[in-house]
Amino acid sequence: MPTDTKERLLDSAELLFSSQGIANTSLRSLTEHAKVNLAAVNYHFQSKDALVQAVLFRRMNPINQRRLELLSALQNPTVEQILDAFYRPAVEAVLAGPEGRTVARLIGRLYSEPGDLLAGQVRALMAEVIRLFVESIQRALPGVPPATVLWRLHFCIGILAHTFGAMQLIEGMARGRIAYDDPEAILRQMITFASAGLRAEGESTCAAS
Amino acid sequence: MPTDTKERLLDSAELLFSSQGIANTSLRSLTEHAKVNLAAVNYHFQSKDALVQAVLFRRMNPINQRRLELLSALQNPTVEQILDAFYRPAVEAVLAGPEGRTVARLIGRLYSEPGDLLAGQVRALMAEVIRLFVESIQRALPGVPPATVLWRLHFCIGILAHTFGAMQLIEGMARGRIAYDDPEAILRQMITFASAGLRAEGESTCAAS
DNA sequence: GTATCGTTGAAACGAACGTTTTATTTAATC
DNA sequence: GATTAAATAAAACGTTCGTTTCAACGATAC
Repeated sequence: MPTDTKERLLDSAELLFSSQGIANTSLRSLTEHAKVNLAAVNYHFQSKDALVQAVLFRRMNPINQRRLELLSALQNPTVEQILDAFYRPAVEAVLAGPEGRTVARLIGRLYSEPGDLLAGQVRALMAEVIRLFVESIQRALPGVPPATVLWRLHFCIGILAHTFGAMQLIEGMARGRIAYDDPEAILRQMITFASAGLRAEGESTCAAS
Repeated sequence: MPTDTKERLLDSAELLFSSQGIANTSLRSLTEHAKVNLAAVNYHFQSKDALVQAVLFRRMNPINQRRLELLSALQNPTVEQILDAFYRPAVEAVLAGPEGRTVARLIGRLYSEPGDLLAGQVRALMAEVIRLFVESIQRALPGVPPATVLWRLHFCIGILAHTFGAMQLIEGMARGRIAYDDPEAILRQMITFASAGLRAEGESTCAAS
């Protein structure tokens, strides 16, 4: 239970944005949920948009920083190791606390949010990370054409985003047959699938224009 | 150029919803774009929510119907054939016309939309399709545990959703190195990657609770 | 020609939105 | 204890939203 207003706003915003969407969450319901005065949003942050940005950056920045740390610690890594460096910070951050699932949908939806002012900054925040991971994968798989590497990292990101964004979908399919609270099991499933996809043969012809 | 009001509304709604998001698109800007009176939305459809549902179903129903057709036409199919039956209707519908890319983001975001009234119906619409494809994949890969099959179909859906939802992301990465207007090339990339992931070994232990 | 039904046009409704303003409270400094 | 600055509270701002109302229009059937 956070004690100060700013944190309470961030926590409530995270919860409500991810469960109802950003545009569907009013500052009135948000401040009511946070037990905070309505004007607090525009006092501590300048606007609702700035609050949205703060909510996202609070979670994404540590994840991306950790990704780069893990990646740079590897020497001649396998694709499994590269994927672990990419997936693990997100999976662990999301499933760490009880609020994790809340963060998950938020992150998962980041990649496909409409062309808001927000999207631009999120993409800029991801661009550097993606660039470095593309290079690393290309080095690990010199036989795969560059364009195909791009496609396949794109797919890897989709796996992560969809795993976070549509948890309830797979849970509905599984009906208890899947353990969603074990980060290692989820990581193993994702890395096993994605590494096999990255290594796949048969698309050696570059589909460049 | 559609001539009647109802179609003009559906087309404009499809365009604006996918580019700006549903909540961020007002009926005023929508009817202005469609060159239609404001009251037309509540006359032809009952509400904005019903319009949203109509927009989605107009695209999703033919795709899902075609998926089931293609799947049922296969006998003892390979995973490549199953994935083709799942991916092809969506890819071809999305890239068919000039408005295809517009539809893409809309479909891509369906899977991770917040818990609206909309999401429930979309999920119900997808549930039957998913169930049949799970069965088919399980039959093609008897060695893979059922829980793992669920995870991996989940990943396959994520690949599709993210390919549609975040096209501009990969295009920004690729800078012209990728041909996004060739359905067959996209299908090949997706199927090559996903089929290798589906067949992957190493996750034989079921992560059931 | 007149009545009828489906459709469109223009205006208005009440509600909810993000934001701003003005007071009041709280806490630290001298 | 008075002074100052930061934080909270309460109220109002103007705007925009989805929806409704009611009048006008156009075609078809009598």
